[in-house]
Amino acid sequence: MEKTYNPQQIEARYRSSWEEQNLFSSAANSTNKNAYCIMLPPPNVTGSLHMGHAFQHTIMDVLTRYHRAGGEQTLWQPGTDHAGIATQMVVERQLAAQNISRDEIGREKFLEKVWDWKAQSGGTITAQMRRMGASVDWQKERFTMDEGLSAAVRKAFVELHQEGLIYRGKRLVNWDPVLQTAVSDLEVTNTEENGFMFFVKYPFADDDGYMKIATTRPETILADGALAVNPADERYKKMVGKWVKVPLTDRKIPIIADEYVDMEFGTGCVKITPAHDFNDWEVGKRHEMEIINLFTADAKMGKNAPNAYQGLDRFAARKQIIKDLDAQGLLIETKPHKLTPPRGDRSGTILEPYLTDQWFVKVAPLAEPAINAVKNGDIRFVPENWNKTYYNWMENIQDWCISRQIWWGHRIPAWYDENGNIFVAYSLEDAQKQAGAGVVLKQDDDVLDTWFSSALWPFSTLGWPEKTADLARFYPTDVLVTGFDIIFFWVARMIMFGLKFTGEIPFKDIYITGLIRDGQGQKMSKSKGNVLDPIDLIDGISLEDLLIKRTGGMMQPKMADKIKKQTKKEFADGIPAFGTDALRFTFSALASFGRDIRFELKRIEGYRNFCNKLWNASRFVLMNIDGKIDNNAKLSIADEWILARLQKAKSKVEKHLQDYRLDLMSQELYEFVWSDYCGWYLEFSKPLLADKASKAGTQATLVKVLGEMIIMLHPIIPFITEEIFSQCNNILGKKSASLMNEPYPQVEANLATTQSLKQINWLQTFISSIRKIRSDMNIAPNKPLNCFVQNFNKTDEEYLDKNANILSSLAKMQTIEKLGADEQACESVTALVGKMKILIPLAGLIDIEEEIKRLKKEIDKLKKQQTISNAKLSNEKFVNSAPEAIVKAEKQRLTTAENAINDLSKQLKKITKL
RNA sequence: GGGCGCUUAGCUCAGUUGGUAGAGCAUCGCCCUUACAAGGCGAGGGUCACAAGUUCAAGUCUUGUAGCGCCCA
Repeated sequence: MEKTYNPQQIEARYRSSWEEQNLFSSAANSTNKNAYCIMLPPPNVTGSLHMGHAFQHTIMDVLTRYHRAGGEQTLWQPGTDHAGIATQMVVERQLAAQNISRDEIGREKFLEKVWDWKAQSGGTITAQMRRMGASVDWQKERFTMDEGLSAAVRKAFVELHQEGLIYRGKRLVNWDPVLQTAVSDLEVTNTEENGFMFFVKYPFADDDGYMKIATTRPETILADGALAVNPADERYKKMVGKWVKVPLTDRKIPIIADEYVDMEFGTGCVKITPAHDFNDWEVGKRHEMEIINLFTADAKMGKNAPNAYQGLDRFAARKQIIKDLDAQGLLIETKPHKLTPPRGDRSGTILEPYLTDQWFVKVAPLAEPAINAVKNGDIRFVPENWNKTYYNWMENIQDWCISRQIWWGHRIPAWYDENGNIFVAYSLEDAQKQAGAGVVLKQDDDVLDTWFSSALWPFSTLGWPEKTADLARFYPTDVLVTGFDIIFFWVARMIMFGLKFTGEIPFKDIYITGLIRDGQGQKMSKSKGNVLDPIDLIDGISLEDLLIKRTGGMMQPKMADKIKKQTKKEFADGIPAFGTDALRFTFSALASFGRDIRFELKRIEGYRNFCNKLWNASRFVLMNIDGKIDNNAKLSIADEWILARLQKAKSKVEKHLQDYRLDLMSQELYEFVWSDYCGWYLEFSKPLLADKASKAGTQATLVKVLGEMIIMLHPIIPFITEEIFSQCNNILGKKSASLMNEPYPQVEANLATTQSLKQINWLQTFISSIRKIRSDMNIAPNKPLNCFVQNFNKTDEEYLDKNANILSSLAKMQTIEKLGADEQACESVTALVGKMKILIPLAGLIDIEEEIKRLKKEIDKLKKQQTISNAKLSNEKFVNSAPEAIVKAEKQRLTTAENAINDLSKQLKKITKL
């Protein structure tokens, strides 16, 4: 083995070979009674893997590999979705660069272009997943627009329609004037922005005077249906029923009273514009107002606007209208005002409430069983609190607008005849049957929301609506691993559709992960220029390339400058290559239940070092095995101890995995490997290997523990463990082609003993106190020392005799001589192991002042402990009401402290006299 | 306005059913000791945001306050 761990070489070796050997196949372990299944949340087919994906994929892979190693038939189902709007936008932009619009080339040609784009860029995510070592069953890869999944979509649509759960209606929807499609409520973002509040006069129609209203959208004045005041508002009681002139038009509208109006807001009198505001729409319906739709689909003033404004963009129209109001003396004042305009999460433009024909899912009847599934515990959120968020949304759920006025997606399976009759069917043939022969049918132009097909993902990928073997075996799936940002978009809808169409829950657990942020706690985003590409952490990247990557295609050069500065500061030397395993270990170690997870380079560096540690430990083992391993060799106390410690590690890892606490799992393994195995056991093993009596047992133990360790680590760091396995194959006595075929180690109760613990503890205390003395006294760590022991009991004596070689090796003790209780020691430095005193003769090498200081400090510490314990034990209530074990432990602590104070004080007195 | 979180060492975070506050990184010493300097040994560092309550005992449970964040309307 090489001296330093080299991830590049190792990973290259297994990346393709695992897949070629079909090791990720879900066909394996088919006779096991358990099947385990995770559905990969399908990423955008033309997208690329970001840190959040890499994080969640790591978690899913750890779970998958663990269960596979446990012998279960395991399917991690991969695939991608077609991301309707996002993908269409990309292709449209490409065409726009050539001055072509999609309308020019037509639907069919355009879709060809999108498929081309998918073919061209669609492999990015899957290639990145392969680099991450994701052990998905690639043979089962699916795409939401595959024929099978499309059939599932049609089936779902038709069935819901037949039951009246899908309907078509003319309603106000969130309209994106840039993309020119409706979007669902969830695709709207609301953030506070600076704007203005305009105060406008509406003159009375047949009276002097006017009403003063406040509005943030003066351009919609032209479509006002009424002015409204609160019925309880004394100021306006007399005005209700009067009529006012709508500024800039010839129209007159009434003043009405409606509870909806907030007396405190603005002037307490608001304009009602039913076609352009969701609240006003409701008010308008209550009062049977005229509904005037001002805008065209791209939010320009349309034919219902006065001639002067027609054709103006909504923002230009606003400016003009303010100007005109002002000119007519109708604009009273303009005040700065904070408002939250609804923006489309894709286009970023301000959305318009817009009156159109759309398809909706009637959600309430589907939501009820979905709520119950969580309430009755069939489905469990992890961490649990997320169920509140889920209930909160589900209990106030609105109908879901599922039609999109775009071309890329599942076309709505509805046909219209010339009279506008609707025929919903699986195919044109079916529709024709319904309509009757000879009737000319035209299919709905719209496509479905991408989430509609994603909501079917857990079962459509397994073959639904066919009754397939996979569906029977793997559904319901075991756990869904995803972020909280798509609980509403996706998770809730999968539960609703799963229950509806399969009669079963789609998954038992929902593990909601935190969100990966940058080192400053900022959300990673392209526009902020703080994104990290997981692949760059694996392969490394120079500062120059990183700068190009982060600022490439930037619209605003100013932003680019800022990003460059920031990047140069944070990654002055670029990013070194850490390798996949280090990245995966980092993700796993970060997977606590917090909402936000900060990703720092220091962290991945630490885990890269961990890999190196593991690598070198294996090297050590390899170097110290010469012949055959004797599995029946006599074990030393150190062997027993590490084996016992291993059992504890195994059971902890198992528990943490069950709880989805990958952070604790990682920490346990990190500690076990670094501290217990490398820090202590390998050091113990050195003298033990040199001794014929203990050599064989030590070799067997070194190998056994290493072998189990790498299996346990394999789900997190598959590459390095596989490589160690292959290098150690001989000494491990294994014939398997891959570590993946090795059975996961079970806790061996007979090894989980505690007898060794006391002795090893004793040794560790001995060694640590000598090391501390060396450090405090400035004695070189490798300078051999002689010492005396005094006050020892039978056990101490036994331990001393048995472990002379270990003490010599780890504490560099040359001689240890026993001193009778009454014998006078020469001037020495003292340490205590229990009651036994270790004395290291000063013999000129030790500074007496230093030793006095050291003893005083030690005594001080103990005295503090003594005070605390005394206070507790003299409290009658404590002694009476605390559990016996606690009181006993406290007494023990006190005795130990008092003894030590006693001993050390004596020593201090003695030394001070010198 | 409603809901959900967060506040623990310089930084990033763990902290089980209440029982002496932990880790990594950073810092400071000393060591290139034959697995590993991507390392070893040792050390320092905390009024657990604040206040009150329950309890023999509170980082942990209850209530309130402050600051920060997210989601929904």
